[in-house]
Amino acid sequence: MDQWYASREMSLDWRIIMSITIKDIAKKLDISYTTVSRALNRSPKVNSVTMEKIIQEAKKMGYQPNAIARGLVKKYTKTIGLIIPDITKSYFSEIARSIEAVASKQGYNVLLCNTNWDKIQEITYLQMLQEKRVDGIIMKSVVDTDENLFNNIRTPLVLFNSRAYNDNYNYIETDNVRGGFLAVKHLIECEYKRIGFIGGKCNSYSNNQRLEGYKRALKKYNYPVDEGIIVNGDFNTKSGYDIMDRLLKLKNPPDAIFAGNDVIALGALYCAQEFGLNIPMDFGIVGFDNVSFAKIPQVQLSTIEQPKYYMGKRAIEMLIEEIKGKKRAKKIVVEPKLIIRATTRNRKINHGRLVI
Amino acid sequence: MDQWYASREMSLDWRIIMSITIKDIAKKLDISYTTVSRALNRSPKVNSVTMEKIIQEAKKMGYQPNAIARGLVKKYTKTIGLIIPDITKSYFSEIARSIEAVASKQGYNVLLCNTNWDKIQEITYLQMLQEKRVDGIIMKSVVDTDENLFNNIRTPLVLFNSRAYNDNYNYIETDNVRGGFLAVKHLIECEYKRIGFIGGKCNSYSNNQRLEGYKRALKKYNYPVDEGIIVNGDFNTKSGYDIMDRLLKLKNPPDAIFAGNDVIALGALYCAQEFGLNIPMDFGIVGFDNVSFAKIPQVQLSTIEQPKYYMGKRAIEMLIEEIKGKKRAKKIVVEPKLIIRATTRNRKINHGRLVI
DNA sequence: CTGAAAGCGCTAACAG
DNA sequence: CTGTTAGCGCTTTCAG
Repeated sequence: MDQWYASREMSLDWRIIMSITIKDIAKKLDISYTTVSRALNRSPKVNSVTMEKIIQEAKKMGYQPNAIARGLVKKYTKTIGLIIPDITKSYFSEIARSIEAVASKQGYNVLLCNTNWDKIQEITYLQMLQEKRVDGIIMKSVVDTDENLFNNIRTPLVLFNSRAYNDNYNYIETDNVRGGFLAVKHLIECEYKRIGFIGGKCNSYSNNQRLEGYKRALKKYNYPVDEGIIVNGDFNTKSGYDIMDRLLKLKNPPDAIFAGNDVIALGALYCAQEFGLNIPMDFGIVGFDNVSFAKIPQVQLSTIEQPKYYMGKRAIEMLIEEIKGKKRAKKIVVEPKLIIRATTRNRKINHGRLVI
Repeated sequence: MDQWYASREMSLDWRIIMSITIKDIAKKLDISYTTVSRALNRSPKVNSVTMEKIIQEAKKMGYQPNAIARGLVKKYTKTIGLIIPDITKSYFSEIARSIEAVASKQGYNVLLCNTNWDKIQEITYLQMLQEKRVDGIIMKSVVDTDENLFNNIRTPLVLFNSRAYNDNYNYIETDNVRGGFLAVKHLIECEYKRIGFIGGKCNSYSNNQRLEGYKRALKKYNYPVDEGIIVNGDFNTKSGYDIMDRLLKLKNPPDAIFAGNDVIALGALYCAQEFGLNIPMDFGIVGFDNVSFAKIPQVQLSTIEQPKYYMGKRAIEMLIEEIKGKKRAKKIVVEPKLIIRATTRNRKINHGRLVI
């Protein structure tokens, strides 16, 4: 021990460069480093006078506790991993912000992992996160099937809006069927007569759930379900534009559409505008997600909002709960909400009222 | 030692729950755990047959190296911290994506810290990151002055677009003066005759740099600088809208404006549209940043692009360089780029060509 | 209330 | 090529 202290003092510069440890401050105060550790952790068992002295000295010396060392013994890192496809999309960044906010409030940091929709990346990240011993993982998986790509996860996990779960994991998702239903119900209440659906990929789980909601609403209100105006494509604006173009050229075109998401809706909206249609009088559009651009004055898209802030909050809360208690397999389904803006009737355009 | 192994076998369940270590696999194979460590690190000094055997056994037992333990001895964590004000803004999320992409390619993970424009949060994060012993930090500071809030950072650091640096730290920023100059030069070339400026906060460094660029361009092309059509407000759409409204009601209103950023430009654009002005024929607008909504078909805003992907990439490269080599205080100024869309003349609207 | 000692899981000399 | 030993910086029994 003494030998150790000696070596420690060989170089003073060294002390400036490397961070100082509890042993350094113990030496300085000539007490055991155990006591220093206890004082710094505000243990009630240590004399309040020495505690104060230690804390002051630590501050003076610029001591910064080493969370790595602590983690090694306490077996936690106070960090969680967040795996998402694309932080650039407002849908994910809003959830990420919410997760990060409540996580940090609880003393957790979040490791951001952007898979870029790549399955291999996702697996790589899962591996890295576990090696780094994160206390838990929240992820939106790229895989949208029942494949079990991650059976060997030993870490608390919550999946969101991912089909790729089995009952061992927590998950949270919005009720997409309900969302589709609300969208179409609104369109019907606005008295549109022929409502089409422009979807994204036909093998997307959430897309199909939304379509299911669409059909249920039509049936409920005795509208016919016409497969001729239900068409899937891709989750992008171009696809929305192209499909809309096709639909509007039909002999019997729709007078409203429900789009699989806002990005698609944006393309459809633009196409309708180019056709010279008066939105919302001639034609109604509702999207899904309520992404950031949906509210800008030039767009003002009516849409179905996923409560992203709430979802992120609940996801991290679930996770922390599991980290602490080790109870698994909770499921949360959250309610989507209709947001009426300027692309559906019954609502004047939002002149001058800017909300961005 | 043997005693230790014995305790290890007391419970088999335990092994399933806790992660297995190199000692476990050493015991299983009846060799020293040092050799296991070496084999797992592909040390050339270990016999290739035993190496293979060890690797197989490790895989079979589902061994996952403990990065925490390794970090404690190797003194690095292979993680970096990213401190930004708001991940929800496309400007930051795009930079974040780029940083994360190249970081992960180099074996680093990134801890996301969202300050929400709060100075206190920023300091708290700086502290947490250092306690977690990140290998380096990239940050966009909230503080936009010369205050030295972080003189006690012992970690490699690169600041981006932050005024709050001193010469001890790396930083990277876009040339805002140049950007402002390019914007106004373009407006002049489009033959607008009276060009105003709608800025954000008047104490913002980047805002003032952009204004400076604006003035330089006017002077260079012999346009008068009229303080009556230079007005600062706030960095939001509402402010852009309101100021534009005021400007258009002037007896001698501008016929074009350069906005301090895209969000402001968006409000100004909307206002001009409500005034019934034909954009871009009657009135020209150019923004700054090229955020995500600038390119949507309903907006198509001409703007000055900050090369966000490039900036993120360079930032993380600089950081890793410093982590490895310990050379400090590099400065990078990157060139902004004019993006011509539909809010300035000399360009037909992008009918049918969607790029989102 | 305080200290000595063990050990978290791993790497790194230093001997063989 | 392989094993022994000594830590990384901290927390945690277990004795005083």
